[in-house]
Amino acid sequence: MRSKSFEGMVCPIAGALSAIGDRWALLILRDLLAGISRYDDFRRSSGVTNATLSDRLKHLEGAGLIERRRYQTGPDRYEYALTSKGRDIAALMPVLAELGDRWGVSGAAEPPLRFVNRATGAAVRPGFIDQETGQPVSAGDVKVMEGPGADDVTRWRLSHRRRHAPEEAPSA
Amino acid sequence: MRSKSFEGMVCPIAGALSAIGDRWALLILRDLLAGISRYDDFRRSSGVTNATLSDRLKHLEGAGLIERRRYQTGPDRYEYALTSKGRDIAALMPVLAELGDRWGVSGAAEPPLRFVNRATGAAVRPGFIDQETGQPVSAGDVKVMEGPGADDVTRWRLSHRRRHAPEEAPSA
DNA sequence: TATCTTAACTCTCATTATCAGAGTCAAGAA
DNA sequence: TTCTTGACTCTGATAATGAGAGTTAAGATA
Repeated sequence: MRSKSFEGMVCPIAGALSAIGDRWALLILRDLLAGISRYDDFRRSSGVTNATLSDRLKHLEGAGLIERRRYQTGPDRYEYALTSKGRDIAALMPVLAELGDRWGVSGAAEPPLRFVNRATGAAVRPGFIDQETGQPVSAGDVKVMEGPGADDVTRWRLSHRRRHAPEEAPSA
Repeated sequence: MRSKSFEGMVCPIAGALSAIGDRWALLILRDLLAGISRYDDFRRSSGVTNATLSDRLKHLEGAGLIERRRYQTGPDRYEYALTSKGRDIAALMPVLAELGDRWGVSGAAEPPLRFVNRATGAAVRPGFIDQETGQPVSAGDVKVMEGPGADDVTRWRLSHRRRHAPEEAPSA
């Protein structure tokens, strides 16, 4: 419905993007993680328009990432909360934030956000963890491969690795 | 230009989303990371339409995430490659992929993609690393706080923490 | 009693973006 | 001479977006 298919694609990345919706939805999720829960506060926070906000909230609810609940009757008033499924996107925010800071597009000279260890207050950064050693792995040492659920398109996509790139270092 | 402002927001997340563009752009970046570099291959990979693909490639080039280069003259033919800046989004893919798998929206019963340690072949997962201890931190122990570059809106946003949520466990 | 405010929306209308598909262009192959 | 490849641009119909006005119900204010 919203823009083109994305339906029928065998790809967890496309699937996740589809469930999320679009950039406005991501800002709404950011706001929810920051503690915002009410319609007008979402508006104030991001400047999203009524039509878009209303639509995205419904989409996120339909995707099971948020739920709408009444917090007052007569005038009924509703607020929104992340479901446990929705809380999963917390993993995405530090990564996006780090990209924004690195690329110098955060709108400020220094990082507007800090992610810390709740227990110690130490800075925390997104990274990768080796599931066998439990130790961090540097980003450069992470490789994508087809998984058990890969289909032909996925395999075709991944088969482009060194095909048209004789100038790339042919390591590993 | 594309949709509304996002300009002037002090938020690294909004900034990163703005630089990336939209979901189609993310699929293009995914494809580039998979090794795809040519126009028609992007089309085949995601089914994106000409107008959209053409526009997104220009946007990504304008954002400095990819570069267009001629690989043949007379008929001039071009291909696209990630810049070093563009390669940063590699950090995002495993996170999105994990969300897609977890949410059951990958389009397959099992994960279509696997991220592994290039050296050992061991599975690798996105996570968080404590910058003081160098050790992994569980997602639940990560907290967002305002950083040195926070503005009033950012502080206001983060101030909603426990305001309208007496039912949430008031821990930490 | 009459207005005002809050909160969560819906409606309208003008502007943009997107989809699907056809067309372009140059060179080498059939 | 026609066909194919590859990287696009153009077109016309449909859908999404942005800006802003309107709605609704209750309690506060005057």
